[in-house]
Amino acid sequence: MSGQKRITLNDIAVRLGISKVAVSKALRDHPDISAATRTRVKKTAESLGYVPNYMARNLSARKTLTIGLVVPKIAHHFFAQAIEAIYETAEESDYEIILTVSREDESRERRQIKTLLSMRVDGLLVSLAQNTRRMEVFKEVRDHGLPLVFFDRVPEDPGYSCVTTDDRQGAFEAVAWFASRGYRKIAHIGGFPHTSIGRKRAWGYRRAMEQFGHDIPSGFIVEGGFSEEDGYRGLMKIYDRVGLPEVLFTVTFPVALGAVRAMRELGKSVPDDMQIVSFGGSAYSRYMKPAISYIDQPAREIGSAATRMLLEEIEGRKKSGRFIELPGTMVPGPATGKDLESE
Amino acid sequence: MSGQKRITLNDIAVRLGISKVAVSKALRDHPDISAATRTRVKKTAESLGYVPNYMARNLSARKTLTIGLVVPKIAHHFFAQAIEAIYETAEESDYEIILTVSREDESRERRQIKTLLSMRVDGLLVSLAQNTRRMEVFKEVRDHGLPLVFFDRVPEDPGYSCVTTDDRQGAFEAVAWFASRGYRKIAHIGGFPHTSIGRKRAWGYRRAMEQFGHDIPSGFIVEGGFSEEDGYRGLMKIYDRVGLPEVLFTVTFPVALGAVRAMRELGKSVPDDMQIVSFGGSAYSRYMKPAISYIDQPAREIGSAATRMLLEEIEGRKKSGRFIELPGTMVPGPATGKDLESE
DNA sequence: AACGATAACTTTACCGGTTAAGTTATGAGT
DNA sequence: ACTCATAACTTAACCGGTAAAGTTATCGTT
Repeated sequence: MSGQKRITLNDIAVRLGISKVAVSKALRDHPDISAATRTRVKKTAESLGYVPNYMARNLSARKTLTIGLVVPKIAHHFFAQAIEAIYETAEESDYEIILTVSREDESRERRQIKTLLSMRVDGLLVSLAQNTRRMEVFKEVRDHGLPLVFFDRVPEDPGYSCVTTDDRQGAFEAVAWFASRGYRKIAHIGGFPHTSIGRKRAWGYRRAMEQFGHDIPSGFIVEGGFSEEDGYRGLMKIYDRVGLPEVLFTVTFPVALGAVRAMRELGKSVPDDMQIVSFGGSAYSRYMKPAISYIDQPAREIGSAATRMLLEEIEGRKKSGRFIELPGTMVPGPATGKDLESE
Repeated sequence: MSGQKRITLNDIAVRLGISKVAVSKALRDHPDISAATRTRVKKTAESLGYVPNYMARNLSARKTLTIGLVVPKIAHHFFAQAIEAIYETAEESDYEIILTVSREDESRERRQIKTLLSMRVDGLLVSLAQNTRRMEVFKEVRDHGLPLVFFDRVPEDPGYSCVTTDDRQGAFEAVAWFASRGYRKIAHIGGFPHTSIGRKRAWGYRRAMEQFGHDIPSGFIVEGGFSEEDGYRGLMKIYDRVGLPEVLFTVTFPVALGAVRAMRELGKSVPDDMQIVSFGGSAYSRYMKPAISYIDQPAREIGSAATRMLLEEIEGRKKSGRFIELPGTMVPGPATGKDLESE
């Protein structure tokens, strides 16, 4: 069923009555080979439909020109964008990408890293699963001297190369935007406190509140996950405990969607009864109803910056351990309430 | 910079004073090896951090347990979903996926197919770029007996295995939904007529109009691409020629977004002045404003069906050339205009 | 006690390339 | 005429595995 066997260097060599090494060299434009032979070889290679064997080539060569990429999911605006940028940036340097999807599962993530190592990738680009705690695999990778760059979901441990959104700046900006416009009751549905984004975004929230002299009543911060469900439960909890705030700052976009659903169930309106700002939006956020504001994460920039950083480490041009934070931008939804007059 | 060299079978063999073949067999639980040796081998392999070399393994074995996947883009709801399903389905059968992104470019697509062939993938899953005309590469692949399944963006030529949305049914349903509710002036912004989706969706549109006895005035159908820009230009053209229809059926979701933008510029309202139905939506369509209706494409189903079909062909259980069309479902936006009373 | 079967390895060969180390004919230099 | 460099190949060796074909020591038979 699996068809004729593929053409090899040897097939070409036999047909032309020369050695397979000569063929190999001819195809790679090695100076050892005469122009005449080179042409003959290339011509017959073409006509026989020769396709070099990636495995064989990389088994003898030391580099594979391949990068391993591990992400928690892809059907998510941020990741889809970042991945696309990574592919494009890698292509510019003639690197292949091998993408695996951990589906937010720590053990699957670990298996996939192993697989990528077995493929002898020249470097790894990783965005951690939500619940990843054990960093042994990555320590191994690092100790082995294999270039490794994390992006967006980066580890706690220092020493790794990372590229992320500036969570503190973004969260601060989101909250400050409203605080500076007279809103005082601003609540926050945060992520897991054991993740860096969870903590840093909460930090930015607290910092902005503090800076504008607003205190944070207990019950104004709810911690949880990053999903729609967490947003739904989060808002319900806030509502139960302290009623509706004026503004809700959510740790992710799905969390905001969950909050929207909760609002709908409560018979309340967004943005009239409460405004929502989320960290991260979607491609269609500006078409969305109800309109929510969001911090736009520089997904493509993060993807390409991480890739460039990795390539620099692969080529030995830079040492690992660098940490880059790229700024997000506030995208306000249509103004309402206190801002109505300014619209 | 690139770290210590990796551990090989031989390293383990030397350390234990046995042959590398024994080690290889031990790791694969070959009956030749005694339980004692097997344990010793596995233990030292573990402690040395041995990771088998994928290249070497697949060079000697005939199967790579790897599938090549080529898509035009990934930062698009449909593809992100389909890809995710493909990864999940492949994983169930222990297959790896190597994904490449053609970025809607025919020659890049061709190069990527070559790369995947050089990686000796066991099969190919392809969604064609918009402008792909030359099918020679695929003919070669097929002639070589390498399993190949197209999904969503499938070729014109018969004989290939394909999985798509039932474009005719979906388009028909979208238009019929409105036609059956009394709307008569229904226009269509279509895709390129040389693509199957362009033609089939237009066919469904025509068929529904015909079935409900509505004629299609000239100027009601505009052909173009599948992008936002095409939607913008398309609606502008329709408006110039024949004014605003009651309903607009667009060939894709981005085209609908472009039409929305055009409507905004014209100072018209969606859905009050004109309703929009698109073929395909986005994850957030239901939160979107202005609300448009859409045919929901079974992205995940298409992805997993295509993968299963490919696996069946790889394992020789089925012959190639099958064609599966999965039905889409109409997701109406909030009712307006003629339907207001029924809300 | 000689014999075939079996367990548990080892040796050899090969997958399809690449690199390093020969080999040979030709032409230049002196 | 003789040496030497060079062009254009060829042969050998290796990358890290797997598969097939030996090799022994041990053991149950008859």
